[in-house]
Amino acid sequence: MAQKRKTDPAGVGSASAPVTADKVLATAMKMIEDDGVEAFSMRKLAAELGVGTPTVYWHVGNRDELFNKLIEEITDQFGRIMPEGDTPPERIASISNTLLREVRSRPQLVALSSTQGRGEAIFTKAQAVLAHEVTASGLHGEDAAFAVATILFHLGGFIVLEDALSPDYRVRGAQVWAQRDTEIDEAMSIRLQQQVDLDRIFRFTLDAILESVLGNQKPCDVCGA
Amino acid sequence: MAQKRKTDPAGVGSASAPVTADKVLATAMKMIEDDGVEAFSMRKLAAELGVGTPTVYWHVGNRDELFNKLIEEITDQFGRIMPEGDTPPERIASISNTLLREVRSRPQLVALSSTQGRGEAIFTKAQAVLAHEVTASGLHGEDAAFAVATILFHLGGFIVLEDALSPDYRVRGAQVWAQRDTEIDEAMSIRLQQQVDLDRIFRFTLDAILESVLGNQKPCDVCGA
DNA sequence: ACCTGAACACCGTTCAAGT
DNA sequence: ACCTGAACACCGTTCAAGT
Repeated sequence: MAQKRKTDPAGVGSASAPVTADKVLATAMKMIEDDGVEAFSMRKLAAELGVGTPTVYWHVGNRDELFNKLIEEITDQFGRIMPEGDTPPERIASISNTLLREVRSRPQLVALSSTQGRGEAIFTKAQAVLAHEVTASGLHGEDAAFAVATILFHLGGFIVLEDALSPDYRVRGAQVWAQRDTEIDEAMSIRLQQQVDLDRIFRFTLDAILESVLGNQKPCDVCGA
Repeated sequence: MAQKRKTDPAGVGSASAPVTADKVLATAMKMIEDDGVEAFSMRKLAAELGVGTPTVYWHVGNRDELFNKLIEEITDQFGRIMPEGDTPPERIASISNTLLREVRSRPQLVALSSTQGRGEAIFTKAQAVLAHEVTASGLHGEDAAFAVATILFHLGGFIVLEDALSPDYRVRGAQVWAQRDTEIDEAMSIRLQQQVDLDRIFRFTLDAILESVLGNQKPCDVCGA
């Protein structure tokens, strides 16, 4: 964004910069991190690199290919997830929370994979670790696979929706509150129109899934069994 | 798409078509239904209507305003949801399933509200009905509001993620299956690489939420309480 | 009040041509 | 192998001008 000079865009003092595919990807990534996906264009990228537009195409292909490469790069950069906790539910929750944190620290990934129709890119990295942990909890075969898929979908759905929410909704809560006729108490109505505690919803749903999917690993509340 | 003639684009036999705001919205909606949001452009819309591009702007404002109007129009068209079933969980599940079906029958809405950053538009129509039903189940105040938000987020997250998934993932399942070292049984691995049963995941998670949120309305499995 | 031609400032992508 | 100028076929948006 800042520099427009044609020569030496990297700040390297040497001769005319040798543009590589990696350089192109890195620059594109930085531009998207700074100004978002919508502001990005192939022409701006070329300008930032100090080369003609066709050069970009020569190195990384077209827009779609470039974006897909970026998605892979980001998911690869995700750390090896180390589950913490003693019980399987704790360890699985730990995986989910870690990935949620990592994805949130790279908001571009969500926007990127949404525009590319590759929403599953968000949770691919958690799959293997999760599968391992689910197996350790005593599930096998189809049951285990279903448990993994359910947890991943909760994670992915939450992330994508959170990204898609309007800023208005995030700070103001549910605005459209039709049908005054139905008997809803005041406290509830007020709460609904306030800011939503996204993290609490995430953890609560995850707990509900885990309790349901891992069977009765927890004692029954009523009978104390 | 088909007709390109400048006069009488509506097929009405009378004089030069009187373009109204409603007419513009309807035509835009049809174009998006037929060819998707990505293929849509203000210029194509004008051409389809048989008018100059500025005319479209005069009637419905710019692209963003047009899209937001379309989102509101679609959500308004959602039928009044009539919950079915005898118990609160059944009735709440009925609401969720109905809305999921209605949203799926209008895939443009999801794409539209995603591009506009208005993801909550997907579930706004279900809010009131859901709040009523949750209240009927015995929850009040903050608890009830939290339950509503949790159910809505599950619904919205699922829909947005489903829309964002790559066709590849939908038919082939989890491709990237790293870390062969971890002990995962064969049956599980095979299952994970097959097509995911989205609807089953949706229902299962919803049930888990309901069970957790509505308290012990169901007998305990172990002790039979 | 409603509509137009023409322009401005952008896009993604390709192609022949250069070194 | 790497890079360019120039073009093609698009965009969204606006503005002065018409009726």
